[in-house]
Amino acid sequence: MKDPTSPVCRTISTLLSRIGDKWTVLVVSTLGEGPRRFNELRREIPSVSQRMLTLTLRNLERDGLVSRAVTPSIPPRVDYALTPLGHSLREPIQALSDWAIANIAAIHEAQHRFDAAADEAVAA
Amino acid sequence: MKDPTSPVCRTISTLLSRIGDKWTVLVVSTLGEGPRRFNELRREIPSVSQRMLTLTLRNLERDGLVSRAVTPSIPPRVDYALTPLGHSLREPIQALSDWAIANIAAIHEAQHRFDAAADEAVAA
DNA sequence: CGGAATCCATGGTGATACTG
DNA sequence: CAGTATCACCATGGATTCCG
Repeated sequence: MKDPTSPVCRTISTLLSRIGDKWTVLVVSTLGEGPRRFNELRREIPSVSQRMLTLTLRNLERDGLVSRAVTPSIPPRVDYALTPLGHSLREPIQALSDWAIANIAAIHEAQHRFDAAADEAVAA
Repeated sequence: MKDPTSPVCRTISTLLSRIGDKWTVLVVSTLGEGPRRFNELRREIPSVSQRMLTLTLRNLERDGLVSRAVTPSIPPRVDYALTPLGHSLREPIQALSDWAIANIAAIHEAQHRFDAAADEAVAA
């Protein structure tokens, strides 16, 4: 289980990388509220570039977490939504977010202590 | 809560980036079994470079998740261990790992479907 | 509207060599 | 043993432009 080359660990690692990237969680959490069109997502996540949103959605679609429905009208319309698999991911993500929120203060405090100690070391 | 510039979201995002990097989870999960010295960690995580292990441990220490105890003997000895905060992170991480393990098959299947569909599109 | 393609800057990462 | 320092590389991501 600790061998990083084992298939299980590689899969977990891949998943964590996907979770860890800047946009996946934002997209999943936004889509968690309901299906969205491409530019709706852009509006709700103003800091994401078009390129990164496209790539993020492609990856999520490839992993089977997000569905992509094209309506070939004019103008074209593309709806994204969470699949059941995507929805099921929201719980563990929520657990992680809850942990983060509960421990923001402790982490920031630790960081300040660490940085202060580092400065002190420089001064000495 | 969806504003990526809000302090809460930035903290979560930072945490997720830390979790998402290749080494943090491996280190935390290894240290979860008990304190380890620097080279013990290297041996248990063979794929990590010395540099990356150092950087990962520094970040974890700065965040207050890992403690670093130096024994200035000859040869020098440095012990790393999870702090209580670090231990508390193991639960949400475990939840995520459990999810990943439970859904490895579904994800791989989705990926193969996606790639097959992409190949088909190229062939057409 | 919903992309794809291209260019380019930045930084994360590894390999190597050196130090206390 | 436990690092630090330096370099070189390549993937990530932003900005811009073009297309169906």
